[in-house]
Amino acid sequence: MREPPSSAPEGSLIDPEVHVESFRQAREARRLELVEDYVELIADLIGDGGEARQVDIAARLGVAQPTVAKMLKRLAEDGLVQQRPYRGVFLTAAGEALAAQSRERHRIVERFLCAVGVSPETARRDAEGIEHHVSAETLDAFRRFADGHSDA
Amino acid sequence: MREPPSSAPEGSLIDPEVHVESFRQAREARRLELVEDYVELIADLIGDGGEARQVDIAARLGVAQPTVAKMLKRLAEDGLVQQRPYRGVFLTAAGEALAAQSRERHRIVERFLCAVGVSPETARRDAEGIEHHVSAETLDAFRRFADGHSDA
DNA sequence: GCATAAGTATAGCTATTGCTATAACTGCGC
DNA sequence: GCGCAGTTATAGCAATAGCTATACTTATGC
Ligand SMILES: [Mn+2]
Ligand SMILES: [Mn+2]
Ligand SMILES: [Mn+2]
Ligand SMILES: [Mn+2]
Repeated sequence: MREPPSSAPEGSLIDPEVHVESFRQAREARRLELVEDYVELIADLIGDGGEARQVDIAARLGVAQPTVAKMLKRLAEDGLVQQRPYRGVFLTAAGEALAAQSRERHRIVERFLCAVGVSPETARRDAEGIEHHVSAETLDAFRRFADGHSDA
Repeated sequence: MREPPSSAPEGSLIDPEVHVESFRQAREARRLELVEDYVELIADLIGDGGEARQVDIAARLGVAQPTVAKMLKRLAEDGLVQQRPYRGVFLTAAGEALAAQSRERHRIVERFLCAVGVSPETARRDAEGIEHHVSAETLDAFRRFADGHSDA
């Protein structure tokens, strides 16, 4: 930490200021993961059955219902959902927009993994985590690749 | 939640028991992210300068030094590192093993992203988050693809 | 219309991951 | 050998994300 950038050529380490950017980006993505998964799931549940209820969200996410209740409160505070007490939860315009974007990115990542030779089951599972860390540039590359490798 | 698997064909939703597996896997990966990043970084710092000091770890991760101190205590409890007070931190055999595995996976993911057309800078940044969600099967696919697309 | 089941809300707990402020220690320079 | 800069340790706080237990509300069957 006390030498100019070009004096220690021994290891595999890059410049600290550059290195830290990657970790910051990953932390920011991790911070948004849950929110993205929630609005995407809520949109899917509403599209599937007309309503998104806490118990169904909890069952799909694999968490307890009070955990969902608390998160929905936060999403409501953030203006992404609107909940009517003892009725379901609905997406605001902002929530719809984030859900659409998240769903599209999710779909592209999963399709790309399949295109590169991963089995559908593994692609489904890995995509659930990978999606949140895929930047716009990488998403473009994934889309191009998948498009070029579909038999349509 | 009260109907047999094949009765509501309207939406894009898969079986809840299948769906939940993806979310559980992503949560588990998220739980291990920090640990993997720490041991990998510690291994790199030791390889580069012979020692891993809290201030350097903190600077690379972009967090405060007490945050690193607390995490190192946890890693020591978990048997991954050994710290000597006011000296640096060192990896145990278990820590070395996890570091080697994490670094290799990280390297493959980054190389793969480049091979698929992502710029080196974006590949570096996205790989920092993506790596933790890549299963063994997907890693194999990435490795195969990158090997087939290197000009060596 | 009432009992009961299903769903939701709330309280209170824990663990994790971050922070700032400050104290304590080590190693060097002189 | 002492002082001081650098490093590490510790205390205390906050936000997030999970849990169980329990109370409350709604919907449904009869
Ligand atoms: Mn998703
Ligand atoms: Mn996801
Ligand atoms: Mn890594
Ligand atoms: Mn990482």
